[in-house]
Amino acid sequence: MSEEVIVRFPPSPTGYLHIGGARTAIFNWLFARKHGGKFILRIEDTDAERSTEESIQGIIDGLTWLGLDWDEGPYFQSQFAHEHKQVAENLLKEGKAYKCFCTREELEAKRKKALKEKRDIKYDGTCRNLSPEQIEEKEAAGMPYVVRFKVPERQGKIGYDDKVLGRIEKDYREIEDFVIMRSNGRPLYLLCNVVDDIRDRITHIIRGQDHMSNTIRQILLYEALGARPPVFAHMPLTLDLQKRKISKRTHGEVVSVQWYREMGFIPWALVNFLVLLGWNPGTDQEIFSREELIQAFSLERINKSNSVFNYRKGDPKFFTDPKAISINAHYLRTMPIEEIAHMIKDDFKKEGIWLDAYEGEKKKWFLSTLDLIRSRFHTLKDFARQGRAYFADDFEFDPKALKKNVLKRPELKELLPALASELEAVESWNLETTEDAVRKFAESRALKAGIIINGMRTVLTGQLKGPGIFDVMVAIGKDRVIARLRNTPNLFET
RNA sequence: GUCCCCGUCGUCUAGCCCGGUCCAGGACACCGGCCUUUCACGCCGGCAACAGGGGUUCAAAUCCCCUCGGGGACGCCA
Repeated sequence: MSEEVIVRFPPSPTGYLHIGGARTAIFNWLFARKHGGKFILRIEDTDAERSTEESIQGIIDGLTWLGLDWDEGPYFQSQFAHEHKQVAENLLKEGKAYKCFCTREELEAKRKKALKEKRDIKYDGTCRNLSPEQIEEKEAAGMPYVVRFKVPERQGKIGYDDKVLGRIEKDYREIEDFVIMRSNGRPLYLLCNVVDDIRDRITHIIRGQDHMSNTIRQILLYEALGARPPVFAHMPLTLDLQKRKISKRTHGEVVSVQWYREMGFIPWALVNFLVLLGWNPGTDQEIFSREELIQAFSLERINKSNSVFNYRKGDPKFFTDPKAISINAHYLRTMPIEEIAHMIKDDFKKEGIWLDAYEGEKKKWFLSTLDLIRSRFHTLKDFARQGRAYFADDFEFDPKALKKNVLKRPELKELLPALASELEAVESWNLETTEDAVRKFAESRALKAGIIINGMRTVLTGQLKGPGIFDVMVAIGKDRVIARLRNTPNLFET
């Protein structure tokens, strides 16, 4: 028996990769990696009007950024259009499908009527039993038709064993004769998807529960095509706080993978957060390395119930789900600092504070400074923003900090420059000598050290909070500390 | 309306299959405290849930039934 596992991620390129799609990709990817199988990327661009080159690239970039690698593809569904059509025509020839001449208007009217009468709105089978003569007549008259799949007339139920949901069954009589080919001759998703999955020898289909009602119909297609259906696993959906399905359209950038990149997320942190939405390892572990996650993952531990993406629009404190931020912050302060350095390089360049020396003679200083400040940051962006004063002289002062620590203490105007002069005498600039000098200075002026220390923090970094002041002094360096302290009087201007 | 799925702290969830170890565990968030002349980290502590109702049982979050609630699908979209 073959243990081969082949899964796929089949996005339709009608928008950027969003976190729901990313989560589906993650689950498939993990399953493939866990079983040494293949992960195929297939772009389902059948709906030509809505597919764009831009979103194809966006999806590929998003997956790449997340670190999800695929073994085959990207394939493009549109390239197999001929095959899809051939299959539809074969089904027609074999009597497993039929031509339906009902017009959209007729169908729409019937649907409305059924809804009004509170009946099931499935297709009534008007064209299912047309005689060859009738068909010929309608065709001769140039009437357009769609091809419908002829659901077998069988008693009882058809079903499958869902890896997440368990046994799912449906009565044959409740399945309508669904359309598999449009009147313009282009086959529909339901068919294309099955044909592609058969060709790609897909063994497991892991997708959202919103596809559940397609599954039974697709199993019918597998059967009609003489293929064995794959194993299905329908994952729970991700909803918003109002319990609506999340979508790019209604939620905007907060659900786009690209946005997390722009906001300074560590890609793996996003993967780690997303995988916990609807899955858990059965232990208390929540932070996983790539290897650990692959090892721990299983379809059996996917939840049945939908999860809520805890995001409040306009929340001043959390720009996305607080747990996502917390996981990101965790990685930020625990990852090897070299990796952090690598990830913020481009951002530093963009902010104009990158120095090549950070990878050369100043590397040690650079890494230890990043390490010093990272514990209070939430995103990679914070290094270049809140941490700017460590890497550049043109940094901004937090107005609140300035007011509280500096402006309210006019004596600092004189004190800090005086301290600067004292510091000039410090020979070897380190934690002990700087602390010693500062404390002696405070003592000599009969001042509480806290006033000096808090004032210095703001004058040196522009911030209200930060690492211990002597660490800051060492990180920023003697010359710059003295210069910034001497600049204090200017802060009282304006 | 019809069909399908689901329902444990505010959120993510453990426990449910195989009833007692659960006056329900963890994480995030929130609130205290310790540490720190700041803040964060770290550590300690707190708040907070079995949707409701009936059964079955010595015993139910766990099994059965009903109700309610939420979601999905019902396209010549994917």
